Formats: sequence, structure tokens, C-alpha cells
Amino acid sequence: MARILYIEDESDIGSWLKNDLGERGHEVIWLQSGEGMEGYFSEADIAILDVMLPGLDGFSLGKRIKKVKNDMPVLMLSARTAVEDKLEGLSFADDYLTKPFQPDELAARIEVLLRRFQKNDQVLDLHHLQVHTKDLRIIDREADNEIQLTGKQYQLFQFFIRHLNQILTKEQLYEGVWGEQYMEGDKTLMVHIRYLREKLEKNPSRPEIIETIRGIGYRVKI
Amino acid sequence: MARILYIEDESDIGSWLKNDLGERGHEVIWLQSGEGMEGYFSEADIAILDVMLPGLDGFSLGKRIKKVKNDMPVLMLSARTAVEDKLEGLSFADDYLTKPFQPDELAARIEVLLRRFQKNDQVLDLHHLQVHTKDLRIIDREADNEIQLTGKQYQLFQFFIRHLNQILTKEQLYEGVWGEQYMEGDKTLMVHIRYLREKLEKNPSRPEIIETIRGIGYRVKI
DNA sequence: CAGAATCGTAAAGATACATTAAAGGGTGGA
DNA sequence: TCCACCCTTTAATGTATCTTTACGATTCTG
Repeated sequence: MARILYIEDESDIGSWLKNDLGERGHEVIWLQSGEGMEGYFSEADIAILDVMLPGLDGFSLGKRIKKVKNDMPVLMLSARTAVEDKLEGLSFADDYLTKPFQPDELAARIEVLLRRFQKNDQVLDLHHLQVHTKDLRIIDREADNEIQLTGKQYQLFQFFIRHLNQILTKEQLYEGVWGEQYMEGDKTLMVHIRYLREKLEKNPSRPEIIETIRGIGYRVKI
Repeated sequence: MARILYIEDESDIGSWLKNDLGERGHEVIWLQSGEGMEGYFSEADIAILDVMLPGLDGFSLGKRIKKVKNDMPVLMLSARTAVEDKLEGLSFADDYLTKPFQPDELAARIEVLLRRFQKNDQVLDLHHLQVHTKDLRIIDREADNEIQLTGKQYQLFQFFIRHLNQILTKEQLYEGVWGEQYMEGDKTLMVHIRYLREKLEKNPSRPEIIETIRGIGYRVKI
């Protein structure tokens, strides 16, 4: 079904899970530490990381995965005791599970994550644009050329695509893209919306793709 | 499944692995030293080398293989103690594993390596260049001569070809080619991009083949 | 309809990033 | 051993991008 990169140092639970997931039809690559992990990035569909690991801990590994390959779902496993882990864990991870857990539950969460990230290789039609969500290539079907975005524009548009059809507040957008507190009245975001519209919209002053929800924020919908 | 050239001086672990891999359907050629290795180059799909060997050590053997036949995947095995080996090891090797390890893990890594190196002999047309993906020969169709690259240039270009059309971050590129952590602000990668452009592009300052995605990285697309 | 609030736009300034050349250090080959 | 070549580092320069600012346009509300 899916290729799972599973990093877990404990041999007993590791081989157990590898087996269980294998029986469910997944292909499991089980490593006992994060070393050499990189080689498997391109191969895996999802990463499952134990928080407690010798050497680099699971958090660092997870953050690293997200940095190098943001479109890979990451699920963290942690011991029930370390409650405060959850908070830090959730900030980058896409899901987490506390030990002990039922293998059924893990399998279910994997399904959900895969489905959620399976917009991976989707091709969206947004009016006159064609958006390849995997590498976020944007093609103008009418002009038949690819649209190039700058870094911020790319991040911003990606955020919209990840939250398709949702109304996003300016706070959410700013904090999601810039990673810092949104200051009331800051126009930076608006200017970048404008830049995006300049590149994406047929008529930037009559936007069809990025609509503005007055008083709240913006939305991109199909 | 695959033909494995396995060089390991210790008899017990050697015969054990030969058996294990054999049971998994691989054809294993096990040598106790690097002597006579050359004869098996054309036969093998992948090489697995122990670092500690009498006579020529595994590193030298590996480098030698890479020099003669760069498109052969090389996996290094090393004792857990020699931590600093790992760094040197990774610079040419395609993967490595520290002893002791699970045979499952070795088998998994072999699978991945084989898949990764399973290049079909495609011929790509990149503007005025013709690229043979199997051996990465690059021919300038207009000047009608082959373009020679140095080691790093070769690795870098190979990485682009393996990830055609993808936007690659500087991190991905640096870590993919150099095998070590990318330091924010390091210019080494950029300089090598320049070298590549000097050899590949008609006008290196107006690059067509390696485009730069400002703030993110670079891309080679068809 | 007037006023207020919110959003859009253009342009200038600041910053971060990319390019380029050149020099030093390392490495392997002759 | 020396030489040649390649890799890395550094620094100066140039340029795209981001942010800020000021003002204009639009929408909402009473």
C-alpha cells in the first residue's frame, strides 16, 4: 500500500510493528537510528518516528524531514509519560500517538495521513491555471507557460493550496508563512497577495483565484 | 533478484550474510579480499564492502569501484566504533550500515539502492544538449562534442537529472551531493553551479538549463 | 449618503540573496 | 617530488525580492 520509513531503536517493538504493518500490505523500511535516513526520503511515502532515540532524537529528525521534504507526512510516537512532548511534537508533526497503542489505531492514522497528503500528485484546475501540487508547478493553460513564483510567493501559495477552500485569516496566513506574530495593520501580507495576484490572475484587480473575505482574510477555492 | 559483489574477510559473518541474502533471492559473489574484484564488476549490480579489510581497505576499494563504474551502487559496512569512518565513508558511498545490523535492514537498503540506480538508458534533450542518463554522457549537439565534467560537477548534475523538473532546495542539493549538513550561507554549492553552467550553458550568465529559483534553490527541467 | 473601516496599489528604500572572479589549499598522477 | 587540476573559500558587486510607506479605492454601516 505505502512505503513507510520507520525509525525505532527498540528491537522488539520495531520488529513487531514492521511485521504488523507489513501484513497490512505496507512496505516498511525500519531503521534503528536516524543515520542514513536521508537515503530513503525519496523512497518513502510517510515517516514514523519514535521520540526517544539514541543520538539525534525524533524531534530533530522530524524537523529535518519537514525541512528537506515538507510534503512528507510525519507521525511521531512517544511514551505516555512525556506529556509536554505532545505540544512541541505537534508543532511540526502531522500526527502523533502515545505508547502503548493498538496497531489498528496506528494503521488507521496512517491511512488518514496518506489520504490527507495524497494531494501530493494531484493536479488541480483553478480557472485558467493548472496546479501540480507535488512540486507546486503552476501552468497557465491559456498562455501555455509556467508561472514562476519567488520564495515568499511560493510559500504563501502553498499555504493556500494546503488549505484549499478554507477561509484563512490574515493571522493564520502570516503566522503560517512568516512564522511570527502578525501585527495588526501590517500590510506586508497584502502586498504579497497583490504580487501573487499579479502573477496568477487574468485581471489582478478582479481576482478570481484568491478571493478576499473582507474583515477576515483570503481564500483559494476550487 | 540481484547480483551482489560482497567483500568481507571474516568468514563467519561472510557466510552468514551470503546465505541470508541468497535466501532472499539474490546471487551473492563473496570475496574475502579486494583482489580479483575487477573481474566481477561487469557481473554485479551492487557492491557491499566491509571497511576493515586486510590489504586494501574498503574505502580504497569503494573509491576504485566508483571511479571505474560510477553507476554501480556501493554500500559500506563498518564497525559501530569507528564513528568518524561514517563521514569519510559517505562521501563516495551510496549508503552505509554500522555493525551489528539486522539482515532485514541490509536487505531493505539493498532494495532501495537498486531501485535508485535502476536507470533506464534514456536520452534526454535539454536545449542544445543531449544527455544519456545511463552513463550521464553529455553531448553538445551543436558543437558536436562531448562535455567532460569533474567529480563534483558530475555528482551535482546527476542529482539534477535524478530529480528532473523538481525544484531542489540548496539543502537538498548540498546534502544530496556532499552528504553532509548544509551550512546556511555556504557558497560552495553556488560556485559549483557556476562551474556547471560554464560548461553546459551557451551563455552562463543567461542560464537556460539550470535555472535558479531565488530564495529556494535550483532546477533543471525539460 | 456620509463617514469609517478595510482593502488595494504604486513606488521607494532596505535587505537578502545570487553572481562572479580570484586566490589558496588539497589531492592524486606523472 | 612537483605539477596540474579540482575543490573550497572569500570578498566585491550586482540584482531580485521583501518591506515599508503613503495614498487611493472600495465596501460597509448607520
